[in-house]
Amino acid sequence: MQSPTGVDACAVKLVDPERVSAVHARMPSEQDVVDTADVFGLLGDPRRLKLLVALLDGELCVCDLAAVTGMSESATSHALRLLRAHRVVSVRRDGRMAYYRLDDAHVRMLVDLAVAHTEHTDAIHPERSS
Amino acid sequence: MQSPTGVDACAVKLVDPERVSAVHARMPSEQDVVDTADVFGLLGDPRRLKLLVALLDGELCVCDLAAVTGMSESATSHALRLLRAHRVVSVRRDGRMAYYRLDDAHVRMLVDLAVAHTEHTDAIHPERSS
DNA sequence: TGCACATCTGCAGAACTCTTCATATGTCAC
DNA sequence: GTGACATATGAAGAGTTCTGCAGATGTGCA
Repeated sequence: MQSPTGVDACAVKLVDPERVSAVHARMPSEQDVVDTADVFGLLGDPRRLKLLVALLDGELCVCDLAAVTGMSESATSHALRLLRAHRVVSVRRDGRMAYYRLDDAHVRMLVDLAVAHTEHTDAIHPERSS
Repeated sequence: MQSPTGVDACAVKLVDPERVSAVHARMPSEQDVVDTADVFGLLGDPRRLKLLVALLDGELCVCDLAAVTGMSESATSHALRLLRAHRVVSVRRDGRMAYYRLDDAHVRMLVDLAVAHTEHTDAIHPERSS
């Protein structure tokens, strides 16, 4: 037997306990982490991301969004519903048309940054991105 | 029969054809969208996000990362493997220890922004974020 | 050499997400 | 009112992802 407390070794003998508690203190609450991951998760689907990129310039109707992104109208509507549920986009109805707009400043910034980064990366590695 | 081309009506009669083609022209390539969504997808899991937040300040070993995030060491290792495969983190080995660091400037920026936004949101709505 | 340890990997069940089809709702034109 | 249309919704199947367990790898120490 080496150390009496050796059972849960790694939980007790941390390599750098000070850093661990400092980092732990800086860590956002569980709820905040989950909410943030949620937002990133919404951007983590190519089709939703395309929709959001399309909406960067202003509002578009479902029909046009489907055309721009190459998605079926049903798939477009489903995706928009999810985005709407998370308050990322908002709708304006005019007769039987529904015009969607990007309505979350933080998400807009993230999408903008991502597009800019893509273009920048392409400029450096034209044959391959990321 | 109404219109001879009425079959794929919505693909033909767009509401705002000019905007549609302008937005379509601005849209990044399919590959770029998929790559970008991939990165967001990595950030879309609370556990991976926690790991990345923990790594903002500098390198940590698997053991300490597990302690900070409250994950099992196995789960930590699995998550780090994914992040490693996408070049988001890199490893430095020292004997039997493995020290991970956040090695992607773009991801670092995204995580930084997200944490800052979380804190900002908390300041406005202390009882509820997002 | 042999044991302890930190980390890594393969696997399998559970859980979740996406996509499509079929149908529903509400609006407009006649 | 009727029919065409834009959008929304429900449900099911396919596919993917997550999680924990069990065992593998490689290092250090006696």
